[in-house]
Amino acid sequence: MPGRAKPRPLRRDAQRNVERIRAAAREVFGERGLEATLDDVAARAGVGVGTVYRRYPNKLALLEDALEDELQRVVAMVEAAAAAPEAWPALAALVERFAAQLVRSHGLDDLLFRSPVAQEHLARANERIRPALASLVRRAKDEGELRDDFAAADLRLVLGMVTSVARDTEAAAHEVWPRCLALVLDGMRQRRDRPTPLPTRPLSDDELDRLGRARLQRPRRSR
Amino acid sequence: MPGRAKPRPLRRDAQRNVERIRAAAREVFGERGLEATLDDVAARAGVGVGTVYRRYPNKLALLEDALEDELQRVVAMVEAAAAAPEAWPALAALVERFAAQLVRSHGLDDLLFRSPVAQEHLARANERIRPALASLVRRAKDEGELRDDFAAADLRLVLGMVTSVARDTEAAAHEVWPRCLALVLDGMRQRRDRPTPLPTRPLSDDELDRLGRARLQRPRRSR
DNA sequence: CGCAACCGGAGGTGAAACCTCCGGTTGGGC
DNA sequence: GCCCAACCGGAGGTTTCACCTCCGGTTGCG
Repeated sequence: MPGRAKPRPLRRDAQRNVERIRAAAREVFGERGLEATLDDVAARAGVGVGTVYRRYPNKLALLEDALEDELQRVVAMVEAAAAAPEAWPALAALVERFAAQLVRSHGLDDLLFRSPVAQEHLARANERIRPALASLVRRAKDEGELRDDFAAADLRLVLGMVTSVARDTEAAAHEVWPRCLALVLDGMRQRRDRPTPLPTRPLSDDELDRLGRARLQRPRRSR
Repeated sequence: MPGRAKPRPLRRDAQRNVERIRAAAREVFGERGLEATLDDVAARAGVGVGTVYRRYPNKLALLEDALEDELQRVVAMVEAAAAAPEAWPALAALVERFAAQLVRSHGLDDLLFRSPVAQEHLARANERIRPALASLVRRAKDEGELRDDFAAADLRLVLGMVTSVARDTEAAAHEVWPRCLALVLDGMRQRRDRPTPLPTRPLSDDELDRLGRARLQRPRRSR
């Protein structure tokens, strides 16, 4: 495509403001997630709302841009875990660190799990995350540490459970979520005494994909 | 107090409407929880909004009135479990049924866990629920089935985790929450092989009380 | 038959989020 | 140093939505 718009460099003040906005976005979205307003971001950045809207067509565009690094770090984290020699400890640590990251950054949580549209590089991140998790799960089972009936798709639900507890409790009591996570991780471990099988089937990949989207559309008035 | 307002009986049409409203409220609040509108309830009842507001000063009053039976049934359920001969199976079944009830009735979930004010009879329900759960937990540990470091307050978090999964998944995939619950219940069981202790302390009663309230007040704009 | 009690639902009120617009400011090429 | 395109700020338009009020019309019942 020859007719691409030439990316003339920004004026120095404009450049400075873009950076302030990105930094502010990281903070504000981290604290409040998608619920934060571009007005909030502008205020935090010490900049007018108009300035924000001049650079980003809407909230989601800014969210994506501001959290791209975080997203990449998460992907790297997952792939690193998949490369570990012992799968189970790596998986357990991964879930803990993943959850910690989502708790720290509500924006990332929303981007990954509640984002209304399927962004391109989000899909690409998923393409790297899914197989890594699948192999980790596979290997952890082979080690005899992870229960046989656990499915990789369940990890999404585990993260959902833990972050929900974190959100529910963060105002009243910090740091109880690791306790809940520990409970769940213990439930994930294969037990040699008195095993009880999981009921029902796990989520299909298809259902997994629809989770975020379904969550966002308004449950509007029923006749 | 002598000057009490005499409760003159309602006109027949009024009485009929009150009943329709309560029935509609049970339905609508069950489906959508506190997020439902009194306008919704009125529409479902086939009645004008004004009629609803004439009987109930606000949404919460109607919610309380409509869900009183459900609340009592839950209390009874808890007390029945506490009276069971074997504590652990009773506890596990109780958590499952409690969760199922909360999933079925989002309104009850909101009333119990997200209600902005501490209603009188809600507090009274808690007075009956807490000791029953405490004794059940105590006994399940004595049986050697429940892990020693589990706290009664953790049950609140377990329910929170499970209902959050249920809410997240209900649009895309029904009935995965029992799977998650099973995972958690398995984590709650004492293990004789390779036990791992829970990190951090459990919630204090005080923090437990503050959970619902904290959740509701708006995280309004920062500076 | 008369009137107090009741009804419906249009619309007032307020809060909030998102984004636009334009008068004023400023960086940087010449 | 001058000038103007690029940029800035932020007041306010627009929309949406929930909550609740109000009043002209209807109805049960003594």
